[in-house]
Amino acid sequence: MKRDKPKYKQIVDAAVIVIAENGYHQAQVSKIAKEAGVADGTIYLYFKNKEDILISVFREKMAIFVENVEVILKKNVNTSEKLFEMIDNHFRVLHEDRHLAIVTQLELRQSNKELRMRINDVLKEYLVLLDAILKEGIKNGELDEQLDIRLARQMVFGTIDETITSWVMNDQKYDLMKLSPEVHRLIMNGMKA
Amino acid sequence: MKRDKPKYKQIVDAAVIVIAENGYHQAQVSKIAKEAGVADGTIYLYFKNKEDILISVFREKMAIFVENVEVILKKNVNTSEKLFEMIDNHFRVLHEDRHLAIVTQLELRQSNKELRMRINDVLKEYLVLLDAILKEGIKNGELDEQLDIRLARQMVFGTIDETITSWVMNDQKYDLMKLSPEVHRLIMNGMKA
Amino acid sequence: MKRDKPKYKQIVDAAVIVIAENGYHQAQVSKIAKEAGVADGTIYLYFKNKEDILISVFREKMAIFVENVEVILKKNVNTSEKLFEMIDNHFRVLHEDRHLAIVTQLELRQSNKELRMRINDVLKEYLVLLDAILKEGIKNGELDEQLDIRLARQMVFGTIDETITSWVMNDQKYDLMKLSPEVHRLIMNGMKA
Amino acid sequence: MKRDKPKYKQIVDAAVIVIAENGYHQAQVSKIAKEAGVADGTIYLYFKNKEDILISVFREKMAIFVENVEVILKKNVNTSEKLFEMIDNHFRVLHEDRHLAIVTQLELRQSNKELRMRINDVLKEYLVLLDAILKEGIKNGELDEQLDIRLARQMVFGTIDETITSWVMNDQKYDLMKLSPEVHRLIMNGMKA
DNA sequence: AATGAATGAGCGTTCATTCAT
DNA sequence: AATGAATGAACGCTCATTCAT
Repeated sequence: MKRDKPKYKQIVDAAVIVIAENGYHQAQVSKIAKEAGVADGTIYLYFKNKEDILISVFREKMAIFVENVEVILKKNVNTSEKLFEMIDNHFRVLHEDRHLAIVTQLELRQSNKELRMRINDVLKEYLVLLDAILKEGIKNGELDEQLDIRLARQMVFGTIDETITSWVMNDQKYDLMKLSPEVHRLIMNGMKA
Repeated sequence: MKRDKPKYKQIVDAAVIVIAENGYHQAQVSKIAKEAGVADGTIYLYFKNKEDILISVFREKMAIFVENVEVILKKNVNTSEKLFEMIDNHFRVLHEDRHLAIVTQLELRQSNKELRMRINDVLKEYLVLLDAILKEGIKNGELDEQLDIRLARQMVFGTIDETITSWVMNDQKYDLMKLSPEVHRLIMNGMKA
Repeated sequence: MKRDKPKYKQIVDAAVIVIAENGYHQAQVSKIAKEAGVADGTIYLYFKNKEDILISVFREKMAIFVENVEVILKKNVNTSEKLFEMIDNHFRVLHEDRHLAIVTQLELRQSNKELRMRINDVLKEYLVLLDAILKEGIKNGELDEQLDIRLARQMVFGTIDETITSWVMNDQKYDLMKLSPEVHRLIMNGMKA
Repeated sequence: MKRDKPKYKQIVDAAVIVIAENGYHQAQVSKIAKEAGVADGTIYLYFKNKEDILISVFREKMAIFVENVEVILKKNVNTSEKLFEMIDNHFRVLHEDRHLAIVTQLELRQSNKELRMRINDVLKEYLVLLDAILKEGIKNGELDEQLDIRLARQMVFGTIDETITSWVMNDQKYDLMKLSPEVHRLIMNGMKA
C-alpha cells in the first residue's frame, strides 16, 4: 500500500504547504515535488495525477476531524455537549494549522467541479457523524423531534464553515476558539426541543 | 455609459449560460462571445478583461438580491417576517434561474483568490442589509439583545448558502422553495429574544 | 489630390508625434487619429493603410532634406563646401525637430523589411543628390579621381547616419551641430584628391 | 550551464535561419522550435522568453566578431593593418553566412527599442575593441593626434555597417570581400596623421 | 525505485480595417 | 466627407504528464 510509505505523507504535507503559500492555481506539481524533496516523476509513483494529490490532501486531513468526532461520539455526555465538542474541535484543528485552514477554506474551493464533487464524497463521512449526533439528540429528547435532519446538518455545517472562512479571510487575526460557545448556543437554540 | 448598452447585458447573460453549461474553467472568452452573438473583440469594448466579465456577472446578478432586500427592509412587518422574506427571496431568485444558481454556488467559487476577494466586496453590500435587519430586530426586542451580530450574520448566510449549494449539488432535484419556512424557523430559534 | 488637403498634413504630423512619443509598435492608428483630431475611419480617406501613413511620413519629411540639398547643389561654392553644407543641413533639420530625429533614426527602422524597402526608395532620391556632389568633385579635381562613388556615398551617409543615431540614443544631450566640421574633415580626408 | 548544452546552440542556429527566411515579424516561436527539431516548450527550458532567444542570437554571433578582433589586436602589425583585418574579418564572417547577414543587418533592427538597447549593450563590447585600435594608432603616431575617438569610431562602424547593409539589400549579388581594401583606404585617409 | 528533460495542447487579448449611418 | 462600433485572425507561454536512463 503506497499510502503507508513515508514519501506519500511527505508529498501530501508538501502539497498543503505549497497550496497555502502559493495558492491553488500556483501550486504546480514541480513545486510540490521540490517542497517534498523528490523528483517530479516520483510524484507519479504515489499518485495517479495532480487531482489525486489534492483529493488525498483533503482525505488525509479530513481523517483527523473524523477520528476526533468518532471519539466525541462515544463519550458519555449529552448531545449539546457533543455538538459543542465537535464545533470546538473543528475550530481547534484549523486554528492550530493555519496552512491547513487556508487550504480547506479558500484554496481547495477553487478546484474544478469534478474535484469538488470528489471532495464532497470525503466530506460526507464527516457529515454522517454529525447526522448521528443529531439523531441521537432527537432520540434522547434533547432536540426538536420535528427537526429536518438535512436542514439541521446544513445549518450546523454552514454556520461553522462560514465562521471559519470569515476568520481566514480576515487573516486569522482574532481568536477563533473564543467563538465556540456562542456558535454552539446559536445553533442549539435553533434545534433544541 | 457602457453598462446601459444592450450588448453589455447580452454578454453578461451569455457568460452566465456559458459558465453554467461548461464550467468556470471551460468558459473561454470565445465561447461567451459566440453565445452572445458578437465577435471576440467586441467583448473588450465593454469589459476590461475576462475577470471584468466575471465580476460584472456577479455584480449585476447580486444587484437583484440587493434591490429586493431593500424593498423588504422598508416593509411594515416585523423582523421575523423580514428574515423570512429575505430567505424566501434568496431561494426564489436562484430557483427561477438554474443557470445562475450553478454559477453563483459552484462555478464562480473556482475563481482565483483575487477575483473572489472582489466578489466578496460586492457581497458585502448584501450582508450590510442583513445586518440592518438583525440590528432592527435587536432594537425592537424581537432578537436576543446579547446577540453577536457578526456570528448571527454568519449563521444566517452560512445556512442559506449551504442549503442552496446542497440543492444545486443534488442537481436541483427537490423543491428549494419549500425549505424556506423550516430554514427560517431554525435560524429564528437561534436568535430570538 | 488628397495630399493637398489640410487633413493630410494634419495626419502626417500627428503620426510623427505619436511615433516619437510612443514608439513604432505603440503607434496605433487610433492614437494617430486622436492626435490628428479626426475619427479612425477618416484616416482611410487619405491613406490606403497604416503602411501608407508611415511611408508618407518619411516621404514628406525627407522632401525637406532633398529641397535643401537641391539649393545647396546650385550654389556657387566648391565641392568641399557643398559637402559641409549638406552635412550641416542634415544635422540641423534633425537637431531642430527632436521628434523627427527619433522617428527617422530609431522608430521607423523597426518597420518590416517591405516597408523599409519602400523607405529606401524615397531615400534614393537624396542619395542621388549626394552622388551628384561627389561626381562634381571628381570632375573638378577636388576629389580623388579613382574614388568608388558607391563606397564613398556609403561612407558619407553611413558616417552621418551613425553619428546622428548615437546622438539620439544618448538622448540628444550634446550639441550635434558642433560636430559638423569634424565629421566633414574626416570624410573629406578620405576622399580628397 | 544551459548555454553549453547542444540544444541551446541548436535553437540559436534555428532562430537565425527562421528569422532570415521568414523575417523578424514572421519568426514565431513555434517555427523556431520546428526548425530546431524540438517541442515548443523545450525552447523555454533554455530561454526565458522570445526576446531572450533574439538577444542570444546576437550575443552568440557577435562573440565571433569579438574573438576574432581580440586576436587581431594582439598581432604584431601596425594600426592600419589591424584596421584592415578588422574590416576584412567583419565582411568575411557575414559573407560566409548569408542568413546571419540578413538577420544582423535587416531583421534584428526591426525589434523594439528595448531589445535594440539590449543588443547595443552587446555591440558595445565590439566598439570598445575598435576604440582600442584607434587609441593605439594615435599613441604610435599613425593616426592624427587630434582625432575625436567617438567620431572616428562612428565613421568606421557607420561606413562598414552601411556598406554591408547595402550589399544585403542588393541581395548580396556582388562580392563584398573585394570592397575591404577600398573601404580601408577611405577610412584611413580620414584618420591618418 | 527514482530521476528530470522533454513534450505539446490550449487561450486571452490586440488592433488594422470596414461599413452602415 | 466623416464617423466610430464592430470585427476576427493570430501567437507567446505554461505546466501536467511521460519515459529513457
